[in-house]
Amino acid sequence: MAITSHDVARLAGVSQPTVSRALRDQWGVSASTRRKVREAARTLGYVPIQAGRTLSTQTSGRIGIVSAELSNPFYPAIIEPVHDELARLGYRTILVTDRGHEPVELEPIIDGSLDGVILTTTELDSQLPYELRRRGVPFVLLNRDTRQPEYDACVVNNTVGVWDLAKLLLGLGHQRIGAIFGPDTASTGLERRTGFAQALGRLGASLPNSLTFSGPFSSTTGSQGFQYLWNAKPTAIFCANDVIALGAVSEAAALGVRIPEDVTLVGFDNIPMSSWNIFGLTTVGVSLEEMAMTAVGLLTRRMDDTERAVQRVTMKPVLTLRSTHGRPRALDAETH
Amino acid sequence: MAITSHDVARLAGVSQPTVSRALRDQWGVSASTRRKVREAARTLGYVPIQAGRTLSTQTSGRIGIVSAELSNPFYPAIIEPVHDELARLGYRTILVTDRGHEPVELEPIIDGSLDGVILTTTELDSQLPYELRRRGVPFVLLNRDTRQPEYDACVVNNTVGVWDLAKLLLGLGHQRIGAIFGPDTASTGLERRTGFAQALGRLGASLPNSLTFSGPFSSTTGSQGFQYLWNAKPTAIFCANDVIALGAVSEAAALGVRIPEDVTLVGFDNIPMSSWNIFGLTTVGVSLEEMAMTAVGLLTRRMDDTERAVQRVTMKPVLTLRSTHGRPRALDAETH
DNA sequence: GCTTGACATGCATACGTATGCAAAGAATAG
DNA sequence: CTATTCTTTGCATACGTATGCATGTCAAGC
Repeated sequence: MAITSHDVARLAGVSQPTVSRALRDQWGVSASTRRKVREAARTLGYVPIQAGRTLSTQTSGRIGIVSAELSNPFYPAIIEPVHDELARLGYRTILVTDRGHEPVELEPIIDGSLDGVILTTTELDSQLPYELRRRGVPFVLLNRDTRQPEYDACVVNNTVGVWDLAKLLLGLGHQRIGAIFGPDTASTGLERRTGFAQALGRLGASLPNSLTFSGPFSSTTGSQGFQYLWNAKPTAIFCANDVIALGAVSEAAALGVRIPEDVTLVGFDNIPMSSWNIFGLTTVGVSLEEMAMTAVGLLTRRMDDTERAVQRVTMKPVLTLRSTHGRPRALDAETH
Repeated sequence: MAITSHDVARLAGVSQPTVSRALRDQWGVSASTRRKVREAARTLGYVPIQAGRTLSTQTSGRIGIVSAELSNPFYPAIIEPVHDELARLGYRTILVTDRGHEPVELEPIIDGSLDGVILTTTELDSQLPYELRRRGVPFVLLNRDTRQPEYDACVVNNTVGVWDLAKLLLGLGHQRIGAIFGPDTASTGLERRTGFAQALGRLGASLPNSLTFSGPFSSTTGSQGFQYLWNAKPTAIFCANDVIALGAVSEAAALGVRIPEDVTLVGFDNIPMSSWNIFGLTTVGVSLEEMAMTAVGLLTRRMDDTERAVQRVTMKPVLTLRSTHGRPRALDAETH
């Protein structure tokens, strides 16, 4: 059905291998032959069949990115720059969805149709990295880490990030601080929880259990968490990521709670949506573009040399002050 | 490097074809042989190389979905149910990005690596459908249509949708109605623009040019459009899709304009984010799940029979009343 | 016991591209 | 004019899986 290199060869009056060489710009083909082949290929609208290429070269030019559901805005936000950077390098991006409640389907990753994989949903104890290494599939961890630092990875320094936020909140005069945490099964969840609690402690404050709530990294968690915590009347709430924070902001709006007048809310990640002016979320994070580029760089280097030493990059997040933070109401009244 | 069916054959003491047949559950393989092969495959961790399969069967089990940037929330919203439905049928989804300002890259679509394609970004005069038909690649139009109804498609009845919205706005007593339209190069943009203007006309109202704004289907358009229109003080604004409407709501919040007290805003599509309670957007639309299932159904039928008659489905949108609509302020005051 | 048939398995090959190697042809040097 | 080198091209084959066809085996029927 489809046009093959044999068809082009016949039309150009050359052999099939010559077609392959001519179109792939290899030396060893005369200018006139190349012109003939080019012309024939153009006439027929020839496009090389990818499967043939993959089988022959053992390389597909496809990179997989394992992400969670797209309805979680964090994932589109990280997939997009990864996709762009891969495209710049001539790779195509294949989406592999991780539903969370069941392990990622392994087959489409290790069936030879991917040259490499970027993992963005890794849980601390996930077997996937181990499995991929065992099978010789190059991969890199993006944003989330495993328990042991034994794989290529590009992650955020969560400890520094939550420290900055803790300092910000305390500096504004907040005493009664609540927190909506993510799952302890992910490095981001665990590190941000323990890091934030420790930071408060070191800075002379505390985080009572009654002022914490936990759930998956979803806007629903933010919404439920805000409902739950609001009864305990904190003056500020730390959210373990922006998606949770956006859910909390949204719930606050529904309850008629004003931000930042009635409560301060901060997030983590600095996803693009947080800058929408209806949210204006004060948050901390790294450039997702830079993170994507770094991760892609690590991956391509791993693909070039599977034996090279593990390389890990930890990016330092920076604080972005927008409009969801303010002084606690009591203090505010004092100064007037 | 990777394990092949030959390795499995050697270990199981059978021939390679027998491995293929045994693992593919074909008749003509004895129970004992099948058991041996299964065992050997499990031991070696054998996964069939996709390229070999594709080359041999001329089918990849991959479906492409052409969408715009994921930063536009409409696309994650439609990709997700399409992906789920395809997964249910055993297909994997490949994302193909349409950047809008340049034509979609054709090669990865027609290089034999896709069994079919779902187009969600088709412009009225796009050459892509023509090209795909010419090359025999099965496809279906989703949401957006071409100028002539010559391809399989699942679209929304935009005329009915905007009529319902026009009726709603006029019913609430709005007289001074503005609109933020999408691009005329897309069926959704054109139909919603002309449809809305006509509906107002038939219902005895009008839409002055000074109260309209146009731009791409992005939240930025909503934001800019709201800024622009707000000077002319409309009491209600129709937005050509939800993404625009969310941008407008967001901008209104930034300007301190209250919704629906100061202005009514309505959208079109009913994407999941519109139901976030910070937005609570009143809008009209079809179930994206249903739309996705319908489109996938059309596509698979086309793949089964490339000769079958063109089939087109038009879905009737329904109104979802949330909290961004209300009576105009003047009237509201009267009744008090 | 021989024939017939059903079933299980292997052989050969196709799918389309890329590449090592050999052969043929052209160009250069002596 | 011949010998040598370099360039261009084709032949053969590999990549891994799936399947038509032929062969082999075994059991049942007469």
